[in-house]
Amino acid sequence: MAEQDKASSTAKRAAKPTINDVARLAGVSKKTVSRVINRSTLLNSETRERVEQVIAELGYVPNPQARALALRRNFLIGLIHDNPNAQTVLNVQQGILEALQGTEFELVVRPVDRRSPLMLEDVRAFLNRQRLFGVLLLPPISENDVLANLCDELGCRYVRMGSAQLDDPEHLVASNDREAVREATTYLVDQGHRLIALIEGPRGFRSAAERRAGFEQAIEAAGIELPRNYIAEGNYTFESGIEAANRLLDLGPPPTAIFASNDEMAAGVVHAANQRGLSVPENLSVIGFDDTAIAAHIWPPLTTVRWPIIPMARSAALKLVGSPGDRTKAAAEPSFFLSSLVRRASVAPPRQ
Amino acid sequence: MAEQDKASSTAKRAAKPTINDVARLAGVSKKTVSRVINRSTLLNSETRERVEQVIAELGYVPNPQARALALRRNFLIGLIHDNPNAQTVLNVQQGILEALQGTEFELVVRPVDRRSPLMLEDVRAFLNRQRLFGVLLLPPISENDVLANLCDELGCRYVRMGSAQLDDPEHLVASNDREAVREATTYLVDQGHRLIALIEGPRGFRSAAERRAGFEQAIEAAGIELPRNYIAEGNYTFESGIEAANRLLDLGPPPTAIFASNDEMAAGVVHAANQRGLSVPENLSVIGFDDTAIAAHIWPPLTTVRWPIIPMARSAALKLVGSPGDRTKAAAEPSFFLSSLVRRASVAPPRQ
DNA sequence: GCATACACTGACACCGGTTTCCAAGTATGC
DNA sequence: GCATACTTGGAAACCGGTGTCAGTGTATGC
Repeated sequence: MAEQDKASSTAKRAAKPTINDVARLAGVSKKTVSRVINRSTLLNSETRERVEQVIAELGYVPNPQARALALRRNFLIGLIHDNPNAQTVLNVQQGILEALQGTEFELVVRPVDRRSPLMLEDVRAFLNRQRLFGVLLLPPISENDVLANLCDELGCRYVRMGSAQLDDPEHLVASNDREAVREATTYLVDQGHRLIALIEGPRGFRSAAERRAGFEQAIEAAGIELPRNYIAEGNYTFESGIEAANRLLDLGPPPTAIFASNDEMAAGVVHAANQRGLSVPENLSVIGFDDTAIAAHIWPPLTTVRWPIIPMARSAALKLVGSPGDRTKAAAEPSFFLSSLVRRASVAPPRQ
Repeated sequence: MAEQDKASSTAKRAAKPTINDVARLAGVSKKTVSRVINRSTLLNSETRERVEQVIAELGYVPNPQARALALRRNFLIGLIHDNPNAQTVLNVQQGILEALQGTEFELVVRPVDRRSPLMLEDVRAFLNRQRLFGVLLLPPISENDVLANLCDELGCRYVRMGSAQLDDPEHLVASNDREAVREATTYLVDQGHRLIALIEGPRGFRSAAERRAGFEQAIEAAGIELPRNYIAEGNYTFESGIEAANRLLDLGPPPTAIFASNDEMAAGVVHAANQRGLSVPENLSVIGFDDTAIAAHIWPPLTTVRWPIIPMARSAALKLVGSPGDRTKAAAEPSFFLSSLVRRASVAPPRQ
């Protein structure tokens, strides 16, 4: 790094060495340099060393745009999501970036609006414009089969994250939501609760259905009769958690425990309870799902199901780009993750 | 290079029309098509119409990789950040994407670790590899002058978001943190508080210094003597808010109101108060800063300073890429935003 | 009527890589 | 010793756009 003065920035850019510079200084052809970069085996080790030395001296970095053009694919991974939870999205981004660390891939984010009629056209334009290497689909939009088919149709690799048998293993990273919710609900039963309500996610989503199924299995296994109106619907937002909780707590008899299908809604339940002068967990036990930051940050700290979203995202990204140096290893990436109960302070035996 | 992709997907990609196809069908040269795409004025309107029609028929979309190569710059905006707050980061992403809507630009995210000694080298490698159109720097890392200089040195445009006179207007989008904090603190004084403590951000950050200055100005203006130990340091995380609150509440006399320099820490204060059996706002008033989702979602809802981060991010992105069609308008983008107090339920007059 | 200016268009080189194809050099088989 | 196979390296085409510059056709000036 020689002195870098305030020369015009164009000059600095122009000074960037290209493959031609490397070839000239090493006394070989472009193609030979290209072989070195791409680790071709058809190369004399002596030649390789010489080229590598020149590359190091010049600080040469291949131009990704040129490679992208020649290879007919770029090195961008898209993250398409409509998840309302900021912490979840950021965790996913973190997991993906961990997997992409040290590779030439970059992460491009693309939030979408599930309810917009233009959503599919937006994504189509996006995929058509940028010829992404591949995309990652985050729940809940990952459950949209039309979207997945669109990716396929446009020749774009994809991996979906989800909670059920959404797709082939090649295209899916999943977790055992049903079992985890069953475990959490059973925990409430074991604490002595009989009046247990559920706030589920929006109808029509498999993740919501999976969690509901786990809940119902646990209730049934305990021999408890579940009133129809003990199942309320939310949309994974804090506000919907408040509303659902108010509906449930207005019932007679009101539940002594509520399982909410994510932490945001669980936080809403705690909020609604506080507003009514009910204390958690003395008057009402609450369990959430996800174990995002909010779970530990509200009072009382929330008992919740830890959804291993970061490892899942990492795995999904690896599935997309393959392990460095070995494309085939990608398929061997684990695609099933276990969620587990985290016991904090929002559950207690019911008052009697 | 084992087996090739499925023929189908290759065929689909290959079927994509190029500028040559358009030129041939329209009976003009590549260059003319290029002129149509780039809205050159030196064009017969008849020719333009014919070309546009062919483009529409073919569904032609220019290949960004090829353009990036020819123009020597790509259409990627980088977001470099180390902000610990997920909601803030996501809001920023949203604001940027709003500004990029309808353009050919995409957003690439790049979280960094401020404390890592490799941080600067990481960023250098990132900028050298991808030749980004420009980058956006989010606080607190946006206050790092070395980083900004690095961007400049590598010929990469940048805009910093921050709270003070960090840089030239061309490179800065700022907010009036000092005045907003003064207003919030004055509100506490007006409620009758005299024992008011501050939890500030990490020393060495201008944003932290600005907020502290606003706090001290208000205290002084009220003629209150501020004990040295009424200023505690946090690092913007929830946990540091708990710790700082505990230190403050152990003092004699303990404060009756605490201003925390962000919502996360304010939530930590509420958390710590609850743990001690203190009720907010009856026993302790709390004000936060940012107005992220957590502020409305904890109990009681937090009185806080709304930091207009989404418009700020939008403005920063526009400053970087320029308004569509008019590059000069970019400089005219407002670069100063007003924060304002949002009154919720975490403040009450002190008990006496 | 002719020179000049101007508007529009196309041929061609170029961005920085990869790929194809071929030639030269070397090792091996008979 | 010669034919053949295998290694290694280079020339040129190509990916899909943009910049330069020259050429054509029309309007204007005198």
